[in-house]
Amino acid sequence: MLDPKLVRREPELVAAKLAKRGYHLDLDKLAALEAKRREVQLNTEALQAERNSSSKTIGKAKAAGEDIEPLLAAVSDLGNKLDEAKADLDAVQEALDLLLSDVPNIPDDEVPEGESEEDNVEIRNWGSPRKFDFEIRDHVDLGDQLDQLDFETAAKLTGSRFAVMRDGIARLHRALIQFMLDTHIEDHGYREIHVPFIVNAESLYGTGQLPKFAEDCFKLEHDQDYYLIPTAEVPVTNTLRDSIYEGSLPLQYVCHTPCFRSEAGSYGRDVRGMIRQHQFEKVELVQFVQPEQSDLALEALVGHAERILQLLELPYRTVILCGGDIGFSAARTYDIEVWLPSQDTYREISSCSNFRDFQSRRMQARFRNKETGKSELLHTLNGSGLAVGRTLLAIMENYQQEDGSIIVPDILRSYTRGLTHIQASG
RNA sequence: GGAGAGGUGGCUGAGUGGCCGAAAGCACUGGUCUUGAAAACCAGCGACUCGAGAGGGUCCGUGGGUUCAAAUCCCACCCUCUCCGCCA
Repeated sequence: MLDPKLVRREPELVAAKLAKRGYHLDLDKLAALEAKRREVQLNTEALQAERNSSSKTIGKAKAAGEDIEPLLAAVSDLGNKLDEAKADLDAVQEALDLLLSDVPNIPDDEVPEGESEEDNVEIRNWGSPRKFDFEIRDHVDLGDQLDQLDFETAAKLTGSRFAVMRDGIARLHRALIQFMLDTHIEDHGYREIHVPFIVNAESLYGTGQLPKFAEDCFKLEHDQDYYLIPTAEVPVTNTLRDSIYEGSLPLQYVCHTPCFRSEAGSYGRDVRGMIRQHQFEKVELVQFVQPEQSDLALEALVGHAERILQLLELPYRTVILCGGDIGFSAARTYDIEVWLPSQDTYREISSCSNFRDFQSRRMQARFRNKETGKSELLHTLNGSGLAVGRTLLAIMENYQQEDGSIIVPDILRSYTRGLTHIQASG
């Protein structure tokens, strides 16, 4: 959520900045609601002040043994007036909240103009795509030939967009998770955290998935509003919801979880293979930092994610998302895209964002400023470090051999206990 | 699942209708003292919000209700702890 004070004081400026992401802020509606809110709120609070003071008077009179009947008569209709005023205020407040909770974050000035992912700007690339002297297979064919990646069985068990893995591929998948966690913990200073894979509606509101993007999440049938997490970002970021954090900053967490996404609205996109699944695993990086630190923190975080690809020797490029492609809660996002030989292009494998105080304000996540002694909103950041399923298929495709086997990247061999070569199941 | 106890400020914890936004302690901040620190003593110190300010309002797990007035009484729900049962 944006700072309501900022929206109130500089609506034109806010609207202009939001226009970069193609969002139209309805200034007339906002101004009308704001004027109404002010009027109704002043009225309500005046009535409340009146009630408070007359109640106090009655209390004193009663204590002094005086007759309070005339006093009671004088306030007889105050209650009704107050109820009406409160109802008005609630209605205006609700409309205002609804409008405001629908407004996305303000993009940084450095975010490039643009409407779609085509307008994202490459800021660096690393490694060069391997030259193949045989016909390249994609991970689906490779997995099929190895008999270790099985979409048909998954479709029987559940439906489309699920996968079953066996033997070497399953092991490689598991090795990747351990490798990523260890690297971020030992080399990059993150704390490991393990969290529930089911969250409530408040948590989804805090990170910005609700109320606007409910259809992207799997909702459980349960007496409470429970959802499967679409990313570890939700539970991990919400660990500081409704609190004033008194520890030292930055606070950096690395978390491995499965992620569940309904992928509503992406019918027909990436239907082949495990690029876009309803369930996938991810190692997520989450940081809580002081406001003035968040720019540097994002650069560092992207570097942590990139380092995984460097250690795996997978070519990638990093792009900054343009205004039209940036997510709802983010002020700035870098995507890391890994080279996929079968598609002859780079595909997203990580998305790293600075949310500034947008999520913190929704969550009321604060820290104590040691200099002023006051509580202030934190800045939150997160990024994939990395999406495990996509990393797995990138390895399969980039490390494939002419006979269809897969070489295990050096760095993973301690995690596969020396397994160097994934070959067809016997 | 059964039976009890409880949810109050950053933390511990008192408060069972009005003088309570809330005692006390810890923590924190400033001061005195000290070469410096500690200790001791003195003072300050909840969050959010409206307002240029004076000042106003809201908040004692959540949501309803009773009342002129609710942390306090009533109802529902959520959560935590203890004991019993069951269970990976």
